[in-house]
Amino acid sequence: MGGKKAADADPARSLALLWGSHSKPGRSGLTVRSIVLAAIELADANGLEAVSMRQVADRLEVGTMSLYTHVPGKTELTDLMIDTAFGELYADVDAPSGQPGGWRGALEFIAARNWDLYRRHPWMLHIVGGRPVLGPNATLKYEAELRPLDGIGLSDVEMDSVLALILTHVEGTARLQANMAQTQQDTGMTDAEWWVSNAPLLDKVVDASRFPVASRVGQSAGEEYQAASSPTHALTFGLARILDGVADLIAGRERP
Amino acid sequence: MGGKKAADADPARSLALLWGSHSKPGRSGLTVRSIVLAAIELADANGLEAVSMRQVADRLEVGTMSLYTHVPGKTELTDLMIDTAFGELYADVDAPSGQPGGWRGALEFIAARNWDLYRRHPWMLHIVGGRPVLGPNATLKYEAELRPLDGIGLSDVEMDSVLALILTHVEGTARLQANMAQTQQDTGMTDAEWWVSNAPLLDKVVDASRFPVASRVGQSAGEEYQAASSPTHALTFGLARILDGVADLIAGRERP
DNA sequence: GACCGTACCGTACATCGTACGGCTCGGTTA
DNA sequence: TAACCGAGCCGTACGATGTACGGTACGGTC
Repeated sequence: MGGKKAADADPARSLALLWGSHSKPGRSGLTVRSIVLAAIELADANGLEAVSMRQVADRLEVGTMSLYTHVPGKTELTDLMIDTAFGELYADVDAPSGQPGGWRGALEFIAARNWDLYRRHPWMLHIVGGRPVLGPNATLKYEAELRPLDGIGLSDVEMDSVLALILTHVEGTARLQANMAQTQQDTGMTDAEWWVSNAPLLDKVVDASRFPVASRVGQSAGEEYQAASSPTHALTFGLARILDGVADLIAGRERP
Repeated sequence: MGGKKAADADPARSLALLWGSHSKPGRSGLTVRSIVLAAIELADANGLEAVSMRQVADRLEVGTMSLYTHVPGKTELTDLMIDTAFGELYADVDAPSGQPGGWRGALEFIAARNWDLYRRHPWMLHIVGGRPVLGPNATLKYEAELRPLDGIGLSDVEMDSVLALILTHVEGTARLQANMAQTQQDTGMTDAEWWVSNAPLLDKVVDASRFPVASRVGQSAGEEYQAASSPTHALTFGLARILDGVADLIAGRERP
């Protein structure tokens, strides 16, 4: 980097870019949209760190600096990538509300959709987003995910809190999943392989007398998952607990 | 980077480094420990991206490449940073179990301790850790945090799952907190300032007819937090729901 | 046919992790 | 004492990165 991490000093510029109408391509066919799509393809295929201005430009067969005509900088590009990816989620705004099982079914659907999104685009988890993106698709997502929580006895702030809780949980377990997959690919070693190769080493170094519970539970979990942890199990187990807790909250609101 | 992100092809090397006894300093006083401490100081003060081999070496008044005599590479260094930071948590292994309020009080204590840790060392949230660190302090932490869950009717795997759920939640909300603080510092703009400067822009672009619930709830939450979200509120609200859900699980185990 | 704004892009700079090869010591042996 | 050797230390170099800056070349309007 040249200097600081300036972030965008001008939020209006970002907003205009996010909500702005599609501009006409210039003489080399370059568009904001084409740049964003190329960046997403790169990130999907090779991970976020493969998305450099040079790589994106190469893919578009264009000079590196030409990108800066359409996009102020890389942070704005990643913002655009995120909002564009969110666009895949809800073609029908009322899809979550239409799920069977009331609010609980809807939240399970929302969790699953977000989980799938992170599976398709793991790079979304590695972007350090200062503030929320506030693009059109992010707003649509917010609307779609709030609707099934409307009118079931929660206050506005509680609706937002419940949704945030679910999304934080999904994001956390998805991050675990993505990191494990990434590492598996980098090292060329399966988690199971890693586990069996590290278990004896660990046993030698962790004595069961000093760490009785940890060694017992770690052993059980390790055998259960054939790894240090299981993201999918963490997702469903955690979601079940959270939804039970939310049910308690709603029941409390119903009978005050 | 020169080539790939090789990660550590040899896990045994990392383990030896983590559990290895302290080595004697050479003729310039350089030690694994001194390197790790310098790196942590840098990260605490200036963020994770300020931790470069050159910066660490400069702080120790030593040539850059001298670090590689003691530490195989940067990934191993960050592993060591993490395990060292974990060492701050539980001087007394039985501290969590000693909390009032049974398992629930203990879990609240654990959540708070981890939250504080991330406040002190926000860089821990930005390290992309492929696999868990498995150092001595990480193991101690695992033991200390599992003990209050032992013997209350949960299976081994359930104990691990409950703990992971709590920790994922804390990490998620702490990441939110850290990102917001970071951005606030980078842009020199308070979240409140950002909110009041973006609210009118957003109103102009998000029409309440297309996004009725989102605009209403977003407005309420924004006014409540004077920001897009409130990490501390998310922490306590989410923790309460989760603990309620865990209570349900335990109750179900008690009366089958 | 002249002009001009905009799209495009080549070069340069500071920064990164680390491979490689050389230097300089402290301690052991002949 | 002299020779030697391994380990600690480090200077240089390479290929990356984001982007500031200044230049080129083109499409559309008079």
